[in-house]
Amino acid sequence: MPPDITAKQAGSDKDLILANVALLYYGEGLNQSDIAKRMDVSRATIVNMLRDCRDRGIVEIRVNGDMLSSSSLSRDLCAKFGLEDVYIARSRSPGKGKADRKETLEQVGRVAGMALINIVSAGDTVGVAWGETIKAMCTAVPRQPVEDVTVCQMIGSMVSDRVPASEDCTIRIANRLDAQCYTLHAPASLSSSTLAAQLRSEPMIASQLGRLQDLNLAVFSIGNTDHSTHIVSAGIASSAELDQAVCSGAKGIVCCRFIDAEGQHINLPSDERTVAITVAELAAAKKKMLVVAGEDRAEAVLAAIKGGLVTHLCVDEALAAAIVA
Amino acid sequence: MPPDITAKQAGSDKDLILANVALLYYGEGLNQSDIAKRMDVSRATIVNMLRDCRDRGIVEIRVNGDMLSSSSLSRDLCAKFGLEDVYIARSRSPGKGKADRKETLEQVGRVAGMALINIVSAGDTVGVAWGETIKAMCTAVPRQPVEDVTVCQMIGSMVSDRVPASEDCTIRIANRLDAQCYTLHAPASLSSSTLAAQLRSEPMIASQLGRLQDLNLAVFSIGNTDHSTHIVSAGIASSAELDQAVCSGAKGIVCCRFIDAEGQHINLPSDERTVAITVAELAAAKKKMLVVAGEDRAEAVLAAIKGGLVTHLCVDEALAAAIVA
DNA sequence: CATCATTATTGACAATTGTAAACCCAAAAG
DNA sequence: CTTTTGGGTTTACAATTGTCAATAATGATG
Repeated sequence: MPPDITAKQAGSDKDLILANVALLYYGEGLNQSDIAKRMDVSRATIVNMLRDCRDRGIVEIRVNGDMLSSSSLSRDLCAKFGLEDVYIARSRSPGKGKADRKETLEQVGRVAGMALINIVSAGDTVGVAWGETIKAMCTAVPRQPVEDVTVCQMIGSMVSDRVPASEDCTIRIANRLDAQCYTLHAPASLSSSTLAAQLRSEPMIASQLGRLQDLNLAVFSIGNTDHSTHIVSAGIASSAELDQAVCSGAKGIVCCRFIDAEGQHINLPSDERTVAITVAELAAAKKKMLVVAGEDRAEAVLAAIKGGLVTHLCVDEALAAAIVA
Repeated sequence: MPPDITAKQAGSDKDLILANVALLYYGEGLNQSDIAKRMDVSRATIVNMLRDCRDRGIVEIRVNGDMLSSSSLSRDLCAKFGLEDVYIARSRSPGKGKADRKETLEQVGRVAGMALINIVSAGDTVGVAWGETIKAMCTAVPRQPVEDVTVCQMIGSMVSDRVPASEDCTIRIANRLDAQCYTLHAPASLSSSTLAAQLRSEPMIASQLGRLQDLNLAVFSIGNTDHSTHIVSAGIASSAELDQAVCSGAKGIVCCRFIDAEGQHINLPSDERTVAITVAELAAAKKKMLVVAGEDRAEAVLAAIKGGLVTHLCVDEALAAAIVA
């Protein structure tokens, strides 16, 4: 046979076999041995084919996200705070075992990943924050193209040992949705407010920031003011500023900005040195998806809700319970 | 706790757990034992939960139908006959083993089921024939709602030992697509042409037949004139009429009507006694999906293609090979 | 409050599936 | 012509998953 003619299509001919095997296995429910007998190969080959099918997207396994927001607990939260949807992660039988933070975080991330594709719709401009929670989420967003979506980074970049490259979250999410991607080519926090102001008015940065004024969906997390190490070490605020913020009633940190118990922005010197979406802009987004893990953030989440910064919520079960109480 | 409040939502609370388990298993790739440990239940319970997830549609496993129409063989067929897409079923290593007809039929059915949801688009009016091939297909159509679809039965009903209730195919397909469903409340074949004519002009039947004049998609199979038993026993044509048709050059039977080698309708007395879409109406449909299994139908399929009755084709590999040759 | 019916859970076992090292074979390189 | 390399396949074994009958929990009913 002439290899030049079939060469280009050789991969596709294999795909035909793969897809047919997938249909027999997943569609018909035959077992691998029977398929192997039919196809006259060893069962191991079928195993390999099926793995290929999954790897190459010929079969796709997806979880229906709706079920994550239809429990009575989530409805209680919706009703109590006027939220549109509350997605709840439950990775461990409550009470049993130590609720490992990493474990909880990952499960909230997975739930948020599912939730995201439920919430985003065609034509949306989506703002994405970063942080360990958002990071956990973005690895779990299923690959599902959505028409005409734009994804923007809401907070400037930053190197941190706890969180990998900040743009990474934005890029990953954009990839999964087949969306246009705009990263923010600036540090989140600068050493001088003058420099930050100059940077913000640089055409390139300015246009990126401009997009954040009209978001259809903002995806972000919230930190509380207790575990100060992260905030200070990341250079978002100095230790003194943090103290000052707490004295002024700061209950949470959203996109590098402090908010009080009512969810109102607390203006601090550090705001001037920051390149990120403002609280007002965040509040202006049509849909606001807050993703948080850990009971200890209940106060911060409540503050954000009161301030009208949340329409959709993704939390673990313990945090959800803490918020209703 | 008050059971009346939570009663309505009890099912949903279980769903939350199911979805979270599904996420851990299918999303994260944890094994059942680890999940069982986390949730503090036995592994068997996790097995049951995962089965529930699949049964209740919380997880969905789908095969990408595109791969079934991207082989070199299918492209050859497209190019040679100007078809839009050719989906190929390959259930058995070619040459090896007896190509069990039942097996082939089922695989073609599965492939056609996948193909259908690829081909149907929002707003379509879909005509569905019936027969053993279409029957095999309709059980394999994945559940996937499509906006604003109407499904119509193209051939009147009939009792047959080989094929279950004729409406069944139409109804099933409509269900899987969440579509409006119109069955044809008349026998496919009547004893007198007068009665058939009267029936066709009954308002209720007439409106059903009217819908068949403007189909966006027709899904049907084709029989050859060899295996006469089926045609005669089903009362579509008498033995004498069949002989007459074959003498006139009939090469295939489509929706109870005979066509010649060029795909042209052969008018016979039996046509007058039939309640079904006409060949002309079939030809007028925008998309025409022919589903056939078995090498021996190559001639019939070729006839249908020549007559412009086919835009999309679903066949087994052996038949595909026979057609190109 | 006991009883029956129904449903969910479990442990023990059987079946299926995944893995890894060995093997084959063809094409590219020495 | 031999060696090497890389893909794909296989065999034998290990791990995971599915099943089923027994048991517990639930909850409706007399």
